[in-house]
Amino acid sequence: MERTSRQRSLILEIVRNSRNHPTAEAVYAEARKLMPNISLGTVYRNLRQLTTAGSIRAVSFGSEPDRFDGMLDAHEHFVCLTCGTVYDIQPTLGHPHLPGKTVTNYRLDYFGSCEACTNK
Amino acid sequence: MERTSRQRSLILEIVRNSRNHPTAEAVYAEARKLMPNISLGTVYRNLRQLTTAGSIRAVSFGSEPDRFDGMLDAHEHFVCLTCGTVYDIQPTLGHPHLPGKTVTNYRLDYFGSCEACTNK
DNA sequence: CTTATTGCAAAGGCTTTGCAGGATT
DNA sequence: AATCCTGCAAAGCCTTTGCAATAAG
Repeated sequence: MERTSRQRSLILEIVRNSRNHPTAEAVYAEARKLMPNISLGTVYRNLRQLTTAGSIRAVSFGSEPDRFDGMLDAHEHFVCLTCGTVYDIQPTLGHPHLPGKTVTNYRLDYFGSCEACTNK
Repeated sequence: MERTSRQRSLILEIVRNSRNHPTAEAVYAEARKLMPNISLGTVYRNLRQLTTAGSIRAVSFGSEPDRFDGMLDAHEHFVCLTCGTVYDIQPTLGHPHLPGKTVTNYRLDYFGSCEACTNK
């Protein structure tokens, strides 16, 4: 089964404490500050493993590199098209129903301009 | 400026007539039936060009290869997690408002099981 | 004629993987 | 002791790009 490792714990902590929805590369950069020998492959392996295990979530917007999210409660995203920040949003949609289909979950992303960028 | 070419018109037609939200590879396979010498690079170039021009749209689910969509009216998607089919859905969400943010558009994907797959 | 577009192949970005050594239970 | 995990480097997948030749306006 699964074993814990210093690397895996560190990666999990980084994703959890991050509000940036970081990419693998960003997690790697952060991890190297505390563990300079950690390899990029290990970061990818663990992000994948943690995602499969359900400890974090993978989100991707358009065709940019995958981002990771330590926030597990149901939530939506708002992407500012000016500064690129991804904000977590409280669920605005109830439990969805579609005729003839069984909906188990959904994903809702809003796009636009955030407060800071609008006031410029 | 832009010039039309037999390749570009064919690619546009394929995406428009397709209900599968095809990948570049799928468009390429289809295009080769009518134009056996067309190259994959040309398919990618034109899909990108048509997307930028607003003639088609790029959609991507998770980290699979990009898919393309010739349906330009506002709509949402339902992805069947069993058979992988992507269905177009009439908009269920009105014009969204979020406090402090300017929302210009949104993307809503439902996930679950389609009618055919549920009845198995 | 001018220059956007093509086919081809090579290169690029992001991610996964094989391996031998090291770490965890 | 058994085996999961790591670092490293090579490979993989999807996509883009440089080039000389071709085709569109």
